[in-house]
Amino acid sequence: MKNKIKILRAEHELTQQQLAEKVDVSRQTINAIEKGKFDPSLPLAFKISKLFNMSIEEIFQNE
Amino acid sequence: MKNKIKILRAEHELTQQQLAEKVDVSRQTINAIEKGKFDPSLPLAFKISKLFNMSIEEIFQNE
DNA sequence: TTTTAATGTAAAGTTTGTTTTACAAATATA
DNA sequence: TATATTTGTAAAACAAACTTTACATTAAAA
Repeated sequence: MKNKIKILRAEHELTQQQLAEKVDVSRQTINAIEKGKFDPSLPLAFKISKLFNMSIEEIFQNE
Repeated sequence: MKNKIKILRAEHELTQQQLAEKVDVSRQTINAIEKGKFDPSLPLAFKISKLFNMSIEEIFQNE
């Protein structure tokens, strides 16, 4: 699953650490998701999409 | 996290077993998600939302 | 160029999602 | 009512998400 977190993070001028804190996970989790090592849980996907004011589908693309 | 799977399943006249097969998980997984025992993974949430032609946000409500 | 901040990565451990097997309870059908 | 189908649930095992610690690399700033 692909995602636009890195781009959104850049647009909002957030470091991985800052984003991690805002959605309450570790920096490594953000890094791993950005690098496609695994997909976020649904609750985390919701937190991220709310933070950026976007739908989950706009941020995460299945396949 | 709440969801409308049971309702959607009824509308589409699908058993838990049939839905499980369509989204490629076990019946127990569907049952557990319906009963709120745990949240689906993001990939599974995508499969379910595509099956019902709805957005993830329409089916799953965070908190 | 030196120092600091940010990112990439890895291993070990915990938690959560999922499967399999199995059985009991509820609902529909004969 | 008897039988079959559907749903609820539970335990053991495994997989995926996530944490913590730790260090190396890259990029930015002094």
